[in-house]
Amino acid sequence: MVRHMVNQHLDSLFHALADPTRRAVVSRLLKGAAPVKQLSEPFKMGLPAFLKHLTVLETSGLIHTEKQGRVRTCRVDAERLAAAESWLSQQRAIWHGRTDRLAAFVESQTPPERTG
Amino acid sequence: MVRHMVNQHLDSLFHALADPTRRAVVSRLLKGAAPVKQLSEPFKMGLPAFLKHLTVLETSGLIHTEKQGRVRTCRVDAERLAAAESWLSQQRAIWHGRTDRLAAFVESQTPPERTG
DNA sequence: GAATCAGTTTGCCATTTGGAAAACCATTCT
DNA sequence: AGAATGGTTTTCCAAATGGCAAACTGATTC
Repeated sequence: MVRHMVNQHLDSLFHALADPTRRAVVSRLLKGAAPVKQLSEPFKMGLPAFLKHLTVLETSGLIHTEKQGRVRTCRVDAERLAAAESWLSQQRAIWHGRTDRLAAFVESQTPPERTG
Repeated sequence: MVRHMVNQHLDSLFHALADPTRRAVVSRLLKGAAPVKQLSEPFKMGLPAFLKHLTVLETSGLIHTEKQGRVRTCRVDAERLAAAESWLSQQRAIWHGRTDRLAAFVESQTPPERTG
């Protein structure tokens, strides 16, 4: 199973990753949650522009944020990362001509996915 | 090795994958080379529009094409796919807090391929 | 050599993106 | 209260995307 279910998410997922700023943010968040301002510091763009990137990331589900007081904390959702990785793995498995071994690995890694 | 070298390619790579039409083309090409017209048939858009997608794919390095006579044959370059997968694996490895196990897997899966 | 076929080029258009600038809101500090 | 801080919204803009239609090139086929 899992074959090609939620291909729709992949659109926004890959789109979100198709930008150096956004990849950097993901990469950084993987090492721990952080507030918006702090995240934006490495980049020379303004907050508004940076916020757009965060919005794209959040829309894709790659990150989710939570605001308390005036600080919004961002954290990554590694399952989404795994979803993208999963698609790639499956594709490459096709190329390798053996869906068995790799697919087995992929599915073992595939998150239970709320679905039910 | 392979750590985080060509992050630049990742831009066009992920961008190319951020479109259902283009992912479908990649997926199809993984099962074998095909000419442009044939590739375009499953989609309801015109050739010109489809050509743009192919251009994006080719620019990203995900596919390369060759024309003989009036037919242009397209084939996928699975190494680029592996490059994207590699980045994701590395990132997820960071998240997992253990670069050892996953990295080992990734590298074991990296095709020896033409290389030398 | 005329018709056909595969692909290409050239406008054209609506929408989306990525960014700047400035004004604004809400919280926290003094 | 007033100032500073962190984030948000709004407006504006240039450039890129994704698609159409139509005209065009080059290779085959009749």
